[in-house]
Amino acid sequence: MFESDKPHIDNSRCDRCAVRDRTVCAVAHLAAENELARVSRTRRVPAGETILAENAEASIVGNVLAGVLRMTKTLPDGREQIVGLINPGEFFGRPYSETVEFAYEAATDVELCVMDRRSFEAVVARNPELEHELLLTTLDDLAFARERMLLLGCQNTLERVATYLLVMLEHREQLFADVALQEHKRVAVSAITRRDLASYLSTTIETISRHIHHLSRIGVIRIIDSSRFEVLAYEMLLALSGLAREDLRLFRKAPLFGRGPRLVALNGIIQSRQTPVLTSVKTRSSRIGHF
Amino acid sequence: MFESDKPHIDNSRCDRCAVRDRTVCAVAHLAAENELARVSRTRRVPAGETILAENAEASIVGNVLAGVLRMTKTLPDGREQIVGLINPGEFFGRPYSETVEFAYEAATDVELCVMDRRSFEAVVARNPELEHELLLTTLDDLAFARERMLLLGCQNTLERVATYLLVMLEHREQLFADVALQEHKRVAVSAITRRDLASYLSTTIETISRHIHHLSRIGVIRIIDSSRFEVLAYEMLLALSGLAREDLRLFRKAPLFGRGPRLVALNGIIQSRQTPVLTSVKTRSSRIGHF
DNA sequence: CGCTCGGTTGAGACGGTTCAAGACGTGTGG
DNA sequence: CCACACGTCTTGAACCGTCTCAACCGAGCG
Repeated sequence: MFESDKPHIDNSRCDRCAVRDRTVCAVAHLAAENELARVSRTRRVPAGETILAENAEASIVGNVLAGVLRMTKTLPDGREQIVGLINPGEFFGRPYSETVEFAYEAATDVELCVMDRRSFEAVVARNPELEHELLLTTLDDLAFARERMLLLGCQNTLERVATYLLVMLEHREQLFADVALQEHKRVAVSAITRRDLASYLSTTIETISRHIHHLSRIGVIRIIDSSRFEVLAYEMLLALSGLAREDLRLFRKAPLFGRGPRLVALNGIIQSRQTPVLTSVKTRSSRIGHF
Repeated sequence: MFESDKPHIDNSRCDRCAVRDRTVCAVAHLAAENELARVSRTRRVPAGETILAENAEASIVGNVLAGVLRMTKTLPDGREQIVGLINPGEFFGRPYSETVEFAYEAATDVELCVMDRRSFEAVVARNPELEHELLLTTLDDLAFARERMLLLGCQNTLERVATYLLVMLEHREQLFADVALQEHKRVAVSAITRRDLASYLSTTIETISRHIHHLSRIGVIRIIDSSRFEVLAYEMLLALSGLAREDLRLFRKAPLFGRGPRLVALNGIIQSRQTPVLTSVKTRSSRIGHF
């Protein structure tokens, strides 16, 4: 469907890809990379739009190039839970199933690399290294999902907020891992709306607001604006999260960075190329394209 | 390590395996099956014992032959969450990682088919059909884990109890899918202790007790004993769970039965061979072997 | 200017936990 | 065989965290 639509045998597009080294493409041999390029196309989607509806046909899969996707599940009476966020470089969609179990929606304006699901599966079938990479990614996602069960099941709302700040901070720290080492401020940045954050942490915007201001009042963080927070007392924040230090390891490798080792090869480029992602929160309401 | 310990090139053991057709072994070609048999051995573990401790070396992987494993994660202050239950025919352990993120413990007396992790990975690397099967299983597990996030994040405690009963009922219904079709009573059986159930649903044994008795009082279920419940009003129970009917589909394919199609080939044998599993709850306190 | 929208703050209500006591069944030892 | 102890489950009452509802605030915008 998408193949015939617009072939796009355009490898230069992949050469310019900001997240190429963090997606499944990173391990693709030359032939596989060409095959993937042939079946993929980029697509911009404004915040709020649905990419795949709950229980709809699993027509496409792909990678997030910029922005954040949310995976949601809704109960018949309207209660909604965000069961996952998908950051740049991460894979989205449901391979090997006719339907998707969850809705995939743009939480911010996003740029996607989209492929027809069956075409993608065909490429994977011909390239074992892709299948292996997909397996590794899925196993990491599974561990991450289970860690989130602990968050939803055991941690109180203050601990959840503290955990979220720690994870957002971790993202930033990794981003500036070698450049300006230890020089910059420790700032946690949230790319999603408060409403989405409430759903993600399974609480309300009011409760989040109260806890954020409580953390500010006791001097653990400084509120820069409603989506950026300077962490003044890291150890205190960690204690308030209720987690063990090593539990953060799980969060570290998941969103925004693919799995560990690959990141090293990226330093330097990551800053300039990441810029649009980091600023996307500011341009969130402006429409950047059409579905 | 395990290989040299006791070679066990014993395919007759696999021929006698009650869950062979529901594990990863089901798709193994002859050569792969022999390789798996060579690196595996069966092991009995009494209820309560730890198979792999949290953050310990991921030394082994395997399949559950009988009984139930629980995966748990514990916060520094002692709060514990059961992030998953592993039923007969299901895979356990953490391939492609040096450590396990969660503890694996015997929730009931269990019988396991155990393999050295690295040996297993080596067999998988030589047999693409195994890797593909592992990927499909992991993707299903991931969808199931996310469905559980909805349960922990959105459903109240009554809805969680109702959902659990529906899932347990679903197990039984599938078990007797063709034999005695529609003849038997609709009975939901819980194999785990109330304490584990409370942790799994992230509530307390008191709350579960209250809800179970409430459901009994309003005539939705009949309490046979503390672990068996006859479902008298299925539609009512479904309504009380807050879920859409199609959400149960996700639970259907997960625990106890592997993925759909394979089950068909099992009918008939499943009853006699499953017996020890179903009665294991009664012999729970008796030790059936040594670690 | 007044609208909407996102966020903040307060007061009250409610669901679920906690604590404590009692009931039940089961295995053990006198 | 009974008495006792123990673990599991049940039931009640008080307590607490979080949600709900509502009012308020400030920024951006037509």
